[in-house]
Amino acid sequence: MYSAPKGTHDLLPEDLATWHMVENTARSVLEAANFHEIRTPVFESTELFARGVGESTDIVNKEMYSFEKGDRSLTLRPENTAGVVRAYNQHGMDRWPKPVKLYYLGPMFRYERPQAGRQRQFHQLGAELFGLDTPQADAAVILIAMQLFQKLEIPGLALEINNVGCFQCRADFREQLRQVLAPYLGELCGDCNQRYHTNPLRMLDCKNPNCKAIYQKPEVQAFLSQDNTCGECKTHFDSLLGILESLAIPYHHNRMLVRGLDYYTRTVFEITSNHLGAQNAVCGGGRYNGLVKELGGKDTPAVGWALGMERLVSLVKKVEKQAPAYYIASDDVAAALTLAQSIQAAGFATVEVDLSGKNLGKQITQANKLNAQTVLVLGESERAEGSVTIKNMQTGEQQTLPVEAFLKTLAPHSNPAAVV
RNA sequence: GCGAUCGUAGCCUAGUGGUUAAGGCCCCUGAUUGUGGUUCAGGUUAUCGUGGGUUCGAAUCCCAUCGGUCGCCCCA
Repeated sequence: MYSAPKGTHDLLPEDLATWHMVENTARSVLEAANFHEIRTPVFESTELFARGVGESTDIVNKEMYSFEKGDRSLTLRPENTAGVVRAYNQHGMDRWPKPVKLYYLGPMFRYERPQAGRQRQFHQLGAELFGLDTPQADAAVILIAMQLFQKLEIPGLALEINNVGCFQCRADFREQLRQVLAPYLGELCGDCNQRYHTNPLRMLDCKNPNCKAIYQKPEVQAFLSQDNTCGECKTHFDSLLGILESLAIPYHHNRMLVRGLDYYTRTVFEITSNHLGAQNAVCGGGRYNGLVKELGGKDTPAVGWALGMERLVSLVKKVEKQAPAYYIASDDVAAALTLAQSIQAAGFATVEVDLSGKNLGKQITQANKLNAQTVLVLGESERAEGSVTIKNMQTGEQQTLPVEAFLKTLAPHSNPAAVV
């Protein structure tokens, strides 16, 4: 007997009822804002992620599922922004009317130790907006995520937001930060000493209590609180905060927030839930003005987010699997199948045909197990007179009507094109 | 990669060194060949995660390993 690989899960019909509701809600919210879906391959060249996500990131360093085929190295996508940017460049989307607004939904793969809210195969829904460098664009993108969460009635959410600056001022800031933290290197943990050289911004996010205490020291905090980004970045961020306020979106400016992907510039944000486990971010994103160019395209600003479907679905009220509207019980399976076709042509309804040929009592028992709302009895006498007996399973009441009359009671097809 | 914790049928649980591993749910059959839910009778499903060790004897004790869950790291 086999079981699904570590860190992967089967999604069963009872799970997918909720997933479908979440997916449909997400599509409607995104498409209402004129975002359009894009589907990119599940694997891309390894180099795309190395360059796109960043050589110094954990994702690239230890979490990628990579494999060799022929003389090329391929990788199962650990995230989808790099793939979408690759497609943006490949298909000349810089010539599309701006902004270009895309969303995606699909499985991602990261080789990590599974825990609550973390799997090796998981699903992300993401939205990306290309071609605008304005704080309004940042706000619009954040607003959409908020609207989605609101529609899904997700409780206990908080928006954490920060400004990590542009490539120019971030380099300056890094240097200054190194100077501020240099005296404490001896007391800081090994990871932080490592990060001091590779990516000092990430030090601030360290969970080690010792390190945390050091970063809370007045000298360090004083440096951090003065907003060390350049004038343009600062203006951009202040303006964004103002827009969020006017949109009545509550936020927490968390100066320690740094994202683990290298491509972010200026705005980064995370939406967390207090109903999740240790992995409490439902949604993360930010601005990535350098990525399109980095991956070989025209210099194009962009902003976006990705949310974890498993985490999101776990926060949503469960949706029950749909029960059939009609259950056809008959000793003549061919006649039952014909009636089912007539029902589906006349109106949209789920129909289950009993294929067993067992006696009527067994067939109704089966209908009851499946929670069918209505049983249609098509027995010898009904067939003889071209009628059907309609039994309401809730009340037990039943009546016999001519088949034609019964079909007229059905709601007409909402989509006539779907009628075969 | 590190740490904690748990593995008995599809699911839940009993059994804590001594026959053939017990019960509930689910599923199947019958009571019941034109009317369900209740009830009753019966049935299928477990090399007790796997491998090794201790013992006259192991689901039970020990070691290893695999898997689940949770946490660290990091992220959605």
